[in-house]
Amino acid sequence: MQVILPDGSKKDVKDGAVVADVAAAIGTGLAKAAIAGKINGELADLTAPVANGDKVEIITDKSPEALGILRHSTAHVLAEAVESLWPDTQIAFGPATDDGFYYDFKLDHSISTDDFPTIEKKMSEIIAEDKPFVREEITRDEAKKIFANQQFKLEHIDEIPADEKLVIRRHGNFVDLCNGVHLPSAGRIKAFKLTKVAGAYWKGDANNEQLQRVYGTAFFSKKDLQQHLDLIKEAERRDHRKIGRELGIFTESEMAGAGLPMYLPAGATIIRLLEQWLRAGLIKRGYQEVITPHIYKADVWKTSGHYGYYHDNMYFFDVNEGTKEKPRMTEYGVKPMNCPGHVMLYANSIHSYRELPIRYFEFGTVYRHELSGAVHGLMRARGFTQDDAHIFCREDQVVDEICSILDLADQILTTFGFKYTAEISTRPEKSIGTDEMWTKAESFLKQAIERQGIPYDINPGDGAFYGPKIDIKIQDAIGRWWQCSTVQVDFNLPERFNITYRTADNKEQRPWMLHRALFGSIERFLGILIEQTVGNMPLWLAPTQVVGIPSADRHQDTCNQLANELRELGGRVQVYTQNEPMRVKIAKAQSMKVPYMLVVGDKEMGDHTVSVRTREGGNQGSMSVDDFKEIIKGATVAAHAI
RNA sequence: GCCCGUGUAGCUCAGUCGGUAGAGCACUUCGUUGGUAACGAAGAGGUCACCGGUUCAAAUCCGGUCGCGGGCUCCA
Repeated sequence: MQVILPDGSKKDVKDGAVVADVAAAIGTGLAKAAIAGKINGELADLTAPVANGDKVEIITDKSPEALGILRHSTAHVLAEAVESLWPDTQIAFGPATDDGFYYDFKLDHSISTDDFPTIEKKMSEIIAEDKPFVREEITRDEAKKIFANQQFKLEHIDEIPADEKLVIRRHGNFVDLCNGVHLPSAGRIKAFKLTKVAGAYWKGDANNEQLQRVYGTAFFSKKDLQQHLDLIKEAERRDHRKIGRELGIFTESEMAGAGLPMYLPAGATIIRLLEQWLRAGLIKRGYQEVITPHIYKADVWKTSGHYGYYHDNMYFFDVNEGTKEKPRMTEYGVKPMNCPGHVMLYANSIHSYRELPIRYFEFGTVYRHELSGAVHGLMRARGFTQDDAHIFCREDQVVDEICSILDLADQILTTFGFKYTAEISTRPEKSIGTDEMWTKAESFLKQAIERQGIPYDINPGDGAFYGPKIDIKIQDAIGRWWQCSTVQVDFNLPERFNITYRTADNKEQRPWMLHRALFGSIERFLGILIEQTVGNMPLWLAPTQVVGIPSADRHQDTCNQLANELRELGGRVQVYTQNEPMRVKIAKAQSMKVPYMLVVGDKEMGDHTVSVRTREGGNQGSMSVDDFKEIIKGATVAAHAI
């Protein structure tokens, strides 16, 4: 019989051949390198049979799918080791992840990193035996016998549809219910390492029991593993919490409370610059700035629905509005979002269809009582500022509005060099509104994102309870994705606050309400920006743009005067007057990631020049003061250019 | 909130078998007046997160609380 290779050519193989035979027929080198295959596009073991006319591709350790197969196989070895060390172990699931694998267990012994050497040793022994991973199809009854002591596997068996085959995977004495593709044998695992242990809920549901999850990673060579470990080290160097401390951007105080970062001058400067930059761009695009209170009476939150739905995530407090003798307590809540305020502003007057769209924006600081385990530096804080906007418009305007939001988001993210992913989140189970509204809104989001040519995924059931949304995510230094820009349709608040506009035939009509943020949270955006730039802010955003370095004390006056002239042009300048050698001052300015260092000495005083040193390029030689002023003027212009 | 880890000077970290606290950077003072990435000397700085227990004796061992880190869940 014949199979078809990826290049379209045909290859003769004997009847009853398996994937490994196809590899051997192509060449002995490939037969050795092969770890799995693809039959008609589906991943398959080397032992999987092929049929006449099948398209067959051979997977080697260079193939993009290879690491996943390796890591999933290593997860099996991990489970085998844990089960042999602690025989009471109940095994759950053990998939490959983006950069490794994990396996979830339930056992009496509490696994800690101290156990890793023991487990790793056992795994090495198993790998050294180089036993094959054997695939078997079995019946339901057989499966229930084999996994009689494995509660999670039994539960899983009952969830597999009756018409689906049950597949087990044997490796020595270890057996797992698993239909994945594996290495031919464990000896192919050349480098692995257990990395961390964590708690994880069975099936990802916090109501279920918590299992012990062991994470690890694996590679085809020790060199690749080392490279991976070096990358993690590099990422730690970029951690925004570390750089934030070193550059005086923000600090956190145990006394103040978790998740409440405080901004030092450098951080406040960057945040205000980002706001000012975006504000200019929004006004240019027809947005109007508004300001709403940080706290409201609880009635607002009862009307909006937050009082019922999100009570535990909000900060509420009582105030005595009577006297000591005759107290009259009123409950207030700190805003976790700006929407109700903007809706109330809209409701302040009667609107005509001619006015729409109305675009209100606010740099609104909100407070959310996030779970203690969720807070993370600037990325997930309990107090943060959204670059929030709400757009009230007619149905025929919705798609255009979403398009211009996506366009602006793209401009912002590419200005800073971020790569992003987009996803549309659709109707969740617990939600309000009619099917018709949801279908229409979801289709508007799709039309807009497709018109903008932005690739996207669908995230089914992950929308907000009040409407579908587009989320745009960017990555931090260690590869975690964070939501930044978002466009959401809101069916809830227009109803609850009963807002309307007057149509051409003078009827009351409910406007569409879009909620949108571009940075998302300014602080989170700053955090990711720090990790991406390693603290080297572009000139227009650098908290200190220029450090003046008097060569000796007698040059201080000239240096201060120069600094003042640059400040007149909007420059942010410091003069280092401390009693230290010049090279020390340069080292300090350099470590503070200041873009320009200007040395002023006898020569410069004489001919009205500065000796310029850049953060990236070192000593640039001398430049006239007027020429340098142009650089600062340029940065001041850039700070408004979006 | 849950699981594992962790907490020593402002920062980065030593501290052995339980024997009474250390370094570098930063800070202060004095000296030095410099030419492109780290001067010299002196000084100051700690309730070893907090509370309790074991012990003649606790930074060290045990229990609890809080904070922090990484996951999980959550992220309107």
